[in-house]
Amino acid sequence: MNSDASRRRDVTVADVAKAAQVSKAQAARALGNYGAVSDDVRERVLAAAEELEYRPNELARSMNTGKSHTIGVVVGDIENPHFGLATRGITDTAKRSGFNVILINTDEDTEAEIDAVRVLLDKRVDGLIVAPASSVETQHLRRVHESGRPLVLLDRKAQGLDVDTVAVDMEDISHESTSYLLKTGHRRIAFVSTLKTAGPYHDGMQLDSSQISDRRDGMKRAFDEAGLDLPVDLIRLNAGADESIKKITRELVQRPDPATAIIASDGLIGLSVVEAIHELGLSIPDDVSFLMYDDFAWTRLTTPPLTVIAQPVYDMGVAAASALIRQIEGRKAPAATPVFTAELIRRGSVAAPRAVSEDT
Amino acid sequence: MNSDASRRRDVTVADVAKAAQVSKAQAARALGNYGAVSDDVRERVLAAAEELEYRPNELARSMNTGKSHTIGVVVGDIENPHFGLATRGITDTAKRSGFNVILINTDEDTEAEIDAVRVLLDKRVDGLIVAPASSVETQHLRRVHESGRPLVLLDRKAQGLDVDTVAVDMEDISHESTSYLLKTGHRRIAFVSTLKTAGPYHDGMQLDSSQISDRRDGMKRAFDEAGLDLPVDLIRLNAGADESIKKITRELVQRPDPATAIIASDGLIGLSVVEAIHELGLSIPDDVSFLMYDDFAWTRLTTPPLTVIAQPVYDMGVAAASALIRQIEGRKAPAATPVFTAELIRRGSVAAPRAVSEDT
DNA sequence: AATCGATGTGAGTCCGGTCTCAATCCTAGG
DNA sequence: CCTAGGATTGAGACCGGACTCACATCGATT
Repeated sequence: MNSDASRRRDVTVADVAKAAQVSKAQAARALGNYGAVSDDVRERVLAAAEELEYRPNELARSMNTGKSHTIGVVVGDIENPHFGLATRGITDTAKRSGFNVILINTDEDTEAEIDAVRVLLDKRVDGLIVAPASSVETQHLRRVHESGRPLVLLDRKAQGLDVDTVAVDMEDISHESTSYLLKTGHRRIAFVSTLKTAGPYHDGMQLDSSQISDRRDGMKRAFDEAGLDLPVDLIRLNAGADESIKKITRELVQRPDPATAIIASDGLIGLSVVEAIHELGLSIPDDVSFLMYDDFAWTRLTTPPLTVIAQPVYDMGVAAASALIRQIEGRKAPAATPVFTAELIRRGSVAAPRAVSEDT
Repeated sequence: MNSDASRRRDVTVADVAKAAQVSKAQAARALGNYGAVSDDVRERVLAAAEELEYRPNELARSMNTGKSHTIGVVVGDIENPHFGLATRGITDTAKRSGFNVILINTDEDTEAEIDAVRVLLDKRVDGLIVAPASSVETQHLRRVHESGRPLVLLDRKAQGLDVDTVAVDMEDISHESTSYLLKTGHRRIAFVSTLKTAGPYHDGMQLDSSQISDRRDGMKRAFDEAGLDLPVDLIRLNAGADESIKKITRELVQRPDPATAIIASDGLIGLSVVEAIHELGLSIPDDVSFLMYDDFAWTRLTTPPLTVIAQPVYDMGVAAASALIRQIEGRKAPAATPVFTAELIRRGSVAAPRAVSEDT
């Protein structure tokens, strides 16, 4: 049985050294490929190692090199393909440079994030990539940065934290998209996000997520330029999950002064919004126009195909990992993290509102 | 600047001990919450630790406890929502038991998988969850098992490896689905998979993936029961990625004796197949019926909604993690990993073929 | 007052590597 | 034949905790 095997201690350099009849130091040198070792010794050691199936204990190695060749990645939800793809970009890049990835999910909860960061630090990861749940509560991230541990932010900025941040300019694309909707004739434009806030949205409200905040600003600028007021009553935060989002959607399109266009803050939300609209027997874009962030492949398959805001998610993951590894390896050249821009892809889910609403 | 801070050595028990004016051993006991420590000492140590912002080095801790509280997860592709969701189930469960997850992607490549397993073992993870790329090349997994490291397989079985395996009975659901298509009138049923093989499919071919192999067997059984031959020429492996899948799809529906129904082996493949059909101007299910594995949310939004085979992916992730942790914690009770079953969800993408094909 | 078991406590070892340092070998130059 | 300088080599320290062991301390027993 393997009960013996399972009990068997791991083979160590000392074991190899003994088998090869050399000192532990020599064996370590031959194995670690450093220092001076005669051909004779090297051969004997390598042969012994092979024979004993020696495998170095990376933990021990990390302990005195101080490098774990591991990076920590903290995201809100890997289940969301947005993060799935970004994570893919990160792991691919990490692997290429010999790094591994410890992944932690926070469910977009700051407490969980603080915990995640602590755990990762305790495990002595070489660096961290974090998609911060909040752009305001960032003391834990600041602490990481101040302790000198390499840190890169993904997707969202953190207030007053000057670290490499890989994100697209949301204000800009939001402005562009909103302008597009306005030009198409929409005035009652809704925005649905799962961002958790203390209460319902009100004018000029401070939003904890830079991403959402920037999108709001972009919308507002577009409305301002058109000489119109941003319809505050159609900005819906705290959207929650599936059923909750559907409820909000129904309310938005069935209220007295209904939304004629809905912007979903991400692909998961978009899914529920579209489904709710279908369930009401309404048609996109005849009854309601729809636009969402994240260009998932399936958005091309719906009827009509959805107009979306595409972000180079995979590339952003790659960039985040590259920037982090650059920091870890101490190459000073900041190599300016590339600027990423989102793109409005007009497919079929936006059209002029049924009857151009007369001014209120 | 923080160049000072970054250079600063981490605070260790020794530092705390000195600050608290006690021996290192006492400090360690107070901090680690073990052994006997007087209230007085405990207080001083804890205060000093707080003051110095002491954080235990988990690496060092792991070194002599032998436990890293980390499990390794090896999947084919996290970008695939199937694995994304399973991973979510794993990480959620792991976190609940105090374990972290190191994630490695293999791109369904056995070489990469072997490497991944080795790396994880070197890092001394407490256990492994692997979705094996091949059910045949499994020496590396066998080695893991024989070395006594806890191991759980996900999604696919491994030939001759008797370890906990969390998977659904593919033969059965494949049989059910195929029977359904046959009953609906289809005879020319195609199956598209990305499984890599040496050459094109031929009768009785040995397939490296238990998952695909079982599906083939289920199809075959359904055909057998109907007294028909499995249309070997419509079994397409090595489907590759997007464009390649589309090409195969076009060939399948445009060939002289075309497929009247297509089964996609997973959601990613399904996406490309459906898009290719759309691009040809053909309609589902009027021109071609379609059925796919994986019940992604978006399948409800297409026109028509897609008929799919739903697998309890999240729960399977949870079960895999639970089983692994059970092994790690040495609780002997095998607690029989629950049996998972897939479910055929009939939506709108399957209908009778346009003209029931006369027997050949 | 002498004894005993239950804490408290500090010195030191160990985990499995890396790395410093002094000692030993060798070989070419003088 | 002798010696300087580089190549080898082994002993042992060290990384940062966990844990063993021997040595106090102290109130409770008798």
